[in-house]
Amino acid sequence: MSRSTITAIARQVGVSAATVSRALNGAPGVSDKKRREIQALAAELNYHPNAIARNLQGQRTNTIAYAVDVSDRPSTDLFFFKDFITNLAFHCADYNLDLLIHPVTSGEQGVGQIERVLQSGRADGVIITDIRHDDQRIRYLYERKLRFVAFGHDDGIYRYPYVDVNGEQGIYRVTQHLIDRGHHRIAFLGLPLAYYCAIDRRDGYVQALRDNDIPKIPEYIIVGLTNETEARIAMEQLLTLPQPPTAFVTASDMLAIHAMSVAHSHGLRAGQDYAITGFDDLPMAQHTDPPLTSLRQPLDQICKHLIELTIQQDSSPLETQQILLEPELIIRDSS
Amino acid sequence: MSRSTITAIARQVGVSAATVSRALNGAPGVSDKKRREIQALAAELNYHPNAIARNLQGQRTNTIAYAVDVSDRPSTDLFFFKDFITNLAFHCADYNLDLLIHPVTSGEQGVGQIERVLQSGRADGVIITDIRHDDQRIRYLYERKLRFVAFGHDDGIYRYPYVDVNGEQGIYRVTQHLIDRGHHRIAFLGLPLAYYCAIDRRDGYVQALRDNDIPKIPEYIIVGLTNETEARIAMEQLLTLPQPPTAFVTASDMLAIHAMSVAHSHGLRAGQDYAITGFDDLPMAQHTDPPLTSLRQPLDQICKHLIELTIQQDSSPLETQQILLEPELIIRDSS
DNA sequence: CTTGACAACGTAAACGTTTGCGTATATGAT
DNA sequence: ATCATATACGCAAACGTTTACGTTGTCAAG
Repeated sequence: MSRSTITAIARQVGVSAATVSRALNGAPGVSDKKRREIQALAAELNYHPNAIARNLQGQRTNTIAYAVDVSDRPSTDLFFFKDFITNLAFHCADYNLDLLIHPVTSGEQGVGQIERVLQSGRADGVIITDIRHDDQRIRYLYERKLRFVAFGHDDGIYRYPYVDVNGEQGIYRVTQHLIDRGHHRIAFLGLPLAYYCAIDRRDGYVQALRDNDIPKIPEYIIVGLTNETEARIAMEQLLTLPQPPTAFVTASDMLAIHAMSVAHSHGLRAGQDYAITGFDDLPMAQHTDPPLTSLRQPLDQICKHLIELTIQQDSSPLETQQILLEPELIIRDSS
Repeated sequence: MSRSTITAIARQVGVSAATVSRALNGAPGVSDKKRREIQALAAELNYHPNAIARNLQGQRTNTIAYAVDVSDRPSTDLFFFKDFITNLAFHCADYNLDLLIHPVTSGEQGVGQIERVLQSGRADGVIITDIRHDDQRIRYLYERKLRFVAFGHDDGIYRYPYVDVNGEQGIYRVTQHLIDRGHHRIAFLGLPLAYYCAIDRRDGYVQALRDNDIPKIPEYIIVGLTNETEARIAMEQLLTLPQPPTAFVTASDMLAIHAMSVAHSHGLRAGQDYAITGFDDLPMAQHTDPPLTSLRQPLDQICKHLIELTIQQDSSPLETQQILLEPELIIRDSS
């Protein structure tokens, strides 16, 4: 029951622990005969190297942490999360890394929690998401020179490694798509502007209107939507306008789904009576009625780059550590 | 930049490392004066105890692993997952534990991966879900006497600690509910019977029919549904039967949602033309059209118990380590 | 003045690895 | 036979803690 150690093997074979270590790690300096003997015994004893001892000696943990914000439990991108974590874990496996889910509460308190996981040497680096304006976490991690990678671009003040999806370009393209379909009266349903991605996406919408000489109507732009209730209220507002929009660009599939639900209760059918688009291309986007036009996040690429950047030495130039991916426009019947 | 250690503090204060350790951990045997002095310096140097060294010495890691099956990526309970992990992480925080997401592939290979995370001493115990019939993981963990807790009951052969939700009772109640509403022709859409929970849920359905003297019609029972396509085909089959069912009990909200989609394309409306129920009570169950009757998994309780059992000494009697929770029947407009 | 108890420390071992360095033996060239 | 070289190992330190045990000093009771 007691786990077999390298010293136990050494004693049985009649060599030193150092030799066993070398034999098992394929290091030179041990004869083939002894090496085979040691390997055989290790297999027989079901030996597994103690990762903790290894980490302590090697000064690295082969573990990366993902700081999950657990303060606002039902977050907007709730549905994006599972695929994200699974995918992250998947790519970790490729690099023989462990993924540590580190729950943090937002605010000053959460900063301390992120600090702890890194300073305590439990993880080599941390991934953070949902980057906010004037993000305390960024400031802290940056100043302490701790290794972190963000999912979401930097703020221009602090420069740091990140992976991001070009939400501005994406929303621009989908807005253009609606304009090409003949829509002029296009509304925008967005996330709280405290998040950078929310600003980007709104900007993409605004820019597309401008490039097509379509006047921007303030009533058509509603941002700051965090949950279902707010989304429904916003959609209700838009539909009861004297001149309601004929198309709706939303910043997430969830917003779109709630909006469609409200429209449905007004007797309106997407794809016929109005057009609507989402963002993320969640699996469920194919199952809405009608299927939802959306922008697909290249999740596999995102996670792969996040992991790679986290374990990478930060000696390489910063530009190569800032990765911007393009979302893919998936056109379905809702538009 | 280099992390401050306990010995560095000791040197500066002019005491031994042992005293610093005692002072910082609130252990007796150090004067108040020195204790304060040490604490002050520790704060100034931004000292954080090295978790790895602590683990090595203490022979425990304060980490529990969750073995995530990454082989069948788009699994059926995909949507249940995010809430599960977040909740797990949340309760880990309460106990000052870390959560290690350990990706494993299914089959013989995955068993080895679970073995590694435990034998390497990275985690004190492991949580496994999606228990299958004749599950290799169970057999392995059981025989090696490794600490694990399952989400899903045992098989009667091996006995082990678990947390489960009474799917049989739940489905029984929801089936009874449909019968009370006047339905006789009730179909069942189920998961692959390789999973225990799938068998339980089907049995609940069968038992409810039997107790109400409603004949069991083989064509009305379709199980083994893993993805959208299969769910849609199954529903299509049921609807084109000479005597189609008037009510549908499904083993998951996702199955119900796909089924509703198919019914909709047949011009049928849930709650009016037919009744349907789900399982899990996903957040999206409220947003379907009409809102879906479902059985709520007591997620908070589930995760809390899973964590507690995992860190608990296995000296306590097994009966207290086998926890069965009741799902809550949430009746909405779909039935 | 001795003895005992107790508080306040230091010493050292232990947790399981890895690795630089030293040493003995074997191998080859001269 | 001699010397250089390579090979195969052992020794010991190091990673940063915790903790059993030993040592010193203080103080009060005898």
